[in-house]
Amino acid sequence: MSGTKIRNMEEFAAISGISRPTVSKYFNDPSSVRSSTRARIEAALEEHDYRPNIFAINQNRKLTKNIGIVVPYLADPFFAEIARNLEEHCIQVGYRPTLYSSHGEQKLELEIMDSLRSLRPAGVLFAPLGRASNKSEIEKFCSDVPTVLFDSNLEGIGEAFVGSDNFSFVSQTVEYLTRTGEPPIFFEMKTPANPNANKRRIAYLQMMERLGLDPHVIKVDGQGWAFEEIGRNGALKVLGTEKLPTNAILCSNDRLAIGFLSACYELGIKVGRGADASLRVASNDDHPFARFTCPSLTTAAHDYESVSNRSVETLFQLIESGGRFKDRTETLFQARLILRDSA
Amino acid sequence: MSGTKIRNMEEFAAISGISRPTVSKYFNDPSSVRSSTRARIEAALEEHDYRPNIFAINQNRKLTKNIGIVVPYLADPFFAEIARNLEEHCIQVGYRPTLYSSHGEQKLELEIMDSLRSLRPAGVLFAPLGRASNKSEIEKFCSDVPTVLFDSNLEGIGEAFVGSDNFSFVSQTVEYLTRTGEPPIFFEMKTPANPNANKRRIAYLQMMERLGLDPHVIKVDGQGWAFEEIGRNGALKVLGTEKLPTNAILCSNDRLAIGFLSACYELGIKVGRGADASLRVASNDDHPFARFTCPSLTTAAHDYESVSNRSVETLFQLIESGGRFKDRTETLFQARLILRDSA
DNA sequence: ATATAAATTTTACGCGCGATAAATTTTTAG
DNA sequence: CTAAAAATTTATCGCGCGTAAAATTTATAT
Repeated sequence: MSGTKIRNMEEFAAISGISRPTVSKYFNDPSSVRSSTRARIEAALEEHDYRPNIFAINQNRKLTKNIGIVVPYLADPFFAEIARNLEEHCIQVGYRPTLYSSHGEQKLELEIMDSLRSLRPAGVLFAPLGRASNKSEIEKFCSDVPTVLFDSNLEGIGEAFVGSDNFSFVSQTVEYLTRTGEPPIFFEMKTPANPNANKRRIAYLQMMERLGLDPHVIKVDGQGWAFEEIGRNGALKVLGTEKLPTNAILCSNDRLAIGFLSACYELGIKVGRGADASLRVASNDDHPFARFTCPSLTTAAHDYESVSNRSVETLFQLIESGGRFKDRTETLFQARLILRDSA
Repeated sequence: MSGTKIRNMEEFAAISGISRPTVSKYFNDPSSVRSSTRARIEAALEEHDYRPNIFAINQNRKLTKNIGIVVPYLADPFFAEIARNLEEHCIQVGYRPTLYSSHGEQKLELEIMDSLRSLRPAGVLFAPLGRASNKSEIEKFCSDVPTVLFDSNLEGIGEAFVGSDNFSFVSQTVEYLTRTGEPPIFFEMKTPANPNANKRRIAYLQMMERLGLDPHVIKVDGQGWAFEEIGRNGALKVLGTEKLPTNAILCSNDRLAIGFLSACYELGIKVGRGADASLRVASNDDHPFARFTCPSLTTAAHDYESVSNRSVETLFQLIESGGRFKDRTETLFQARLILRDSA
């Protein structure tokens, strides 16, 4: 790079010997200019490293290159990993993602939508809180900004939904537990934060009926997103008082299971498949920490590579379609059973 | 809100009956206009919900209201919590934070700095990767953008550093372990990602010398930010082969400890303070998951309320000082020992 | 070589707001 | 009640770029 600092596109155009509008075209799409001029611009670029002012660009472009990514709870490593994945994809195709976390609070989710509106994003990848979401506000938002929902579906809202097939999670875990031992009891929060939880309970009930077995659902108290704490307290209460009808527990999700296992350990209840174990515990999600629980957690894994890939693909199709789809599509990916030591 | 959509400040000014420059002043600082005109503007604001175009603002303002927040690894809930805290503070005082994660990779950390430059932020709160950072590039960045480093110190870089006093972590855990039983062995990564790890090892050696005890440091293989995995594999190897000189382990950080405890469980090694336990394990950080390990983890907690508060305060002082401090300050907060079941 | 299409340049304007200076009005102090 | 101070209005410029229409050059085909 040479010494002279370039202030704007005008100056850069002068140096490269190309007119400013053509340089502007180049930055919006390098392949839209003749290869000879492209070469001249890129030569000048190596000499003087100039970058167009992002604010001026966004002010004038009809459609920005901004993408919003919203997750419900970033302190959950599962969402952090997905968000990272989504960010990467967006950057690769030349967009500027911005990451937001609702942190379990409706107020924050609303504020985020407010922020996003003023960013005039080309599109938004949105994993809503679920039960705590202000659905009519999200619906309004989606009618203003091209949005693909992921992870957590809000019926009819957004141009598309990409997530995991909750039935495939529960059917595999229930089938496995039943086949290899006693049928499971379903362990969940009384008022789950997330619609996936409801679908998983329904799937459990269906599976048990299909297998001709009596379902048992344990619902524990607790609100919010501190699932581990809720699972732990619930387990301490249940395991201390009730006599369980079978020796297998299926937690609605891994974070509850992490709490459940910590309670088992504290109560001296041996969990696992061995003969010395008195309880088997399985779960759903394959949380990043599921390999480090004691014992390691048998769980059904999200195909979150596919979920995030498809979410981004869908969003870019949406953007190219002008922000609207004719029909709202729902894409669900199958879970994969991961056998570890807890069941 | 009424029906008419407002396109720009001109239109809004006309409706509110105030001149545009005064409206502009209001949005930059509501207290800078007479209370009677403020009331008129706010009345109009309730009728027509207008918001100034963020891009036009940032293009023209000498100093934007953007704040960059950079953490090394967002999939670590510890950083997610801190980031949330920082974001909240920034928003409260009218700034617009944007969150970035380097995800353990130098390449990403560099790209983030690149993005941040074009955002022309008023200031940046930066927790660098540490060993994997390109220090000279970070130094360049800090000379362009007012930056406060936090969590992980790079000597002499940035206008200030706010973090935790590593000595106070280790001194408390070492003192406690020694007082209540055998002195600890220090367990860490061979090539730690973070400078805090080195300071903690040094603190351990100092404390042991001060107490007149023989230090023992176990360094396990592994690179990157998958600390749990590294701790687990290291523990499996060490516990399987070596005869430990004492029955107490002090892990450099909680994520290593999480892996260590999972290895202990798998090997059937009982961890805790009871007479039936053969090993005590303590650690540093008070990770959000430390309460759910088996057994729950005795650890020294960051005062991360204070760290995040002070980081933000320092940054705003820096911004008000025009982006430069006369002297670079380092602020360290003391740890607090949290006694749980593992030691 | 000529006609035609494609790419580029020129010219001109607009985006929405911050900033500033001078003129005017309103408020405050004496 | 008057002078000074403070706030507002008016007027105008500039920020850095996108975009569109018209004029011109260059490439492609006949």
